[in-house]
Amino acid sequence: MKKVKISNNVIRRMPRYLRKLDELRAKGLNRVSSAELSRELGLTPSQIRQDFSCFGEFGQQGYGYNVDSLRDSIALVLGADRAYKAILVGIGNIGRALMDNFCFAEWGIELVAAFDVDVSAIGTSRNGVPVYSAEELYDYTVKKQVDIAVLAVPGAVARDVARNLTELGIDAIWNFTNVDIKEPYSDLIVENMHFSDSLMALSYYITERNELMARREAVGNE
Amino acid sequence: MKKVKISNNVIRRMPRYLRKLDELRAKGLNRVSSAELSRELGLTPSQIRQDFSCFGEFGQQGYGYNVDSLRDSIALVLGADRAYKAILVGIGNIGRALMDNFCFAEWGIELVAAFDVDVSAIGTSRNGVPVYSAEELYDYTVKKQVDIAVLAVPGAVARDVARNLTELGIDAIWNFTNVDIKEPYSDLIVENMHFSDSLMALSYYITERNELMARREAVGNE
DNA sequence: TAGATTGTTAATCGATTAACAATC
DNA sequence: TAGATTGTTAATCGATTAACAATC
Repeated sequence: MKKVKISNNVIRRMPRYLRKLDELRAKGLNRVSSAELSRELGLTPSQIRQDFSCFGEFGQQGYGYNVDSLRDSIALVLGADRAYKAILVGIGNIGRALMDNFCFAEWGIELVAAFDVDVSAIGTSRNGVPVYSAEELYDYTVKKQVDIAVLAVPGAVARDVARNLTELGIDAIWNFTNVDIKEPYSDLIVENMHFSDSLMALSYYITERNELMARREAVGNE
Repeated sequence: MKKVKISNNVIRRMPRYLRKLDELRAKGLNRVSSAELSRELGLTPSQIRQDFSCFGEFGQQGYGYNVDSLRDSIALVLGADRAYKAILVGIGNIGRALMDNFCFAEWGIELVAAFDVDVSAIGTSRNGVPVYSAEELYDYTVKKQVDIAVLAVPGAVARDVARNLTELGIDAIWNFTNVDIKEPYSDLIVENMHFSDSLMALSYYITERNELMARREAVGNE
């Protein structure tokens, strides 16, 4: 049964399912049960079945799921067939890393152009993607009906660029800057790749673990 | 009152508070209330006060929070004073982007070395960080008591490297590969930077929004 | 003092887990 | 058919929000 509003948590698990199914497929498996998936992913079988059931009935009682067709169903749920158009704004180190190594097409996204202020890069192309002047950014966005802006500019200008793109009607921003840009654009879709946030969480968990171990030791020596 | 076990959601919001407070501090503000923060961050004042109260009493009734001291308290919670030692494994495009542009020190982490199989890079140094041969990786990890491995190797070898590092007693992995490495090491701390997962979520939200708008239009034309 | 805002307790809301009938 | 496993409903658990006494 299709749910009306699907929770964030569910959405964030879907790409993990997709990757795991790709892996199982590559191994030549063609059948998998929620119990097997649960072991691989560290989730409960219940949760996995609940998650899938948000989008349809992909399995078969007594059998489980067909790896191939479940994989394709999830890919469709995630919009892999939509061919959303993306542009890259800023080709510093992280922008170039994305252009050179990240396969947008594999995930159904079309990276159509990149923009930068660096005159030496303008007019060139990288991995088949042309690099244009930042001055052309807004014209291009409107004319080509860009869906997604991959934001990889310096933090200092991130909000300005984001505001302009939003006012031009862009749907979503994949945000690689260190700055939160969601507020106050409640309609804009923002996905953050906040490196430092992730590292800070990591740091917290190490500290928590160390303190837990220290406390255990203290109790042991009582 | 210090809680025993702090939920994941709370931890993930702490770095956002930290960044916002840095921003407010840079603007010269020295006082902020939970209501003001809630407007800036798109959260409820209740939630913000609840989050802070997991770690202590940082505010003052009738006044709010001192920006500086709240910022520092949160930095401590996140372990910014611990100087955890990190190594970078793999200096491909993403690895180099991290070495050149990501300021580990700003977040209290010490990047002490990088490792790669590329002979032309071995022996050089980048941004003050020496690059060693992959053959020295495991010896170094043990000898220097490395806390964190930043994993930026090809997906194909990710699990092997992660397993070896884990068995050598590393605490945490900051995972930039496309592969899940948490299972079956239940003790290992893993923070994932799964680019494709984030992009897939983005793609889903665009599709959801488009479908919602299409449905609205259909109703409007009934 | 009066106004403001915290920290915390209680109420609500939502997500996860357990259980089981349906059925392949 | 018997065994296995789904999809879904109900029960539990946890997180968010609301409310308010404490107090600066």
